[in-house]
Amino acid sequence: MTADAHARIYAVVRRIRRGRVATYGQVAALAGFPGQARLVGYALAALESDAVPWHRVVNARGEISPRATPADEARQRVLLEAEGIVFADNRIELERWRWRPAREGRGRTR
DNA sequence: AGCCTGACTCGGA
DNA sequence: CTCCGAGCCAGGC
Repeated sequence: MTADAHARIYAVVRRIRRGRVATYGQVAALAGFPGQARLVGYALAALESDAVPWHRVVNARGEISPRATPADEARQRVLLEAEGIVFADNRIELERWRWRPAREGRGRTR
């Protein structure tokens, strides 16, 4: 069940600095699963507590990925704005808010 | 095993 | 810049 994969993903998400965001693909790559952005979505969907800053993960377009329950989307946005992140027309400027890990500098420069 | 679905992404139109 | 289709993975039927 790839519980190990989930653990590695959470470890990466926990490293995202406050007031910054990362994309699913970025997290996947840093966790050691390049190209498996979907796996990250799965891992976060399985979360039940806020021990992991899941709200700092957005899709490659800088938007909050649509979820089954819109209420959660709103909650994520509120949490991000509370950290100072600014939304422009329902999306974030990734070039400006993307988290760049200092350690493994392999931040995708897309 | 086959088929469908989902907090994704990329390349081409 | 937006839309689509295809590729990808784990789970539930």
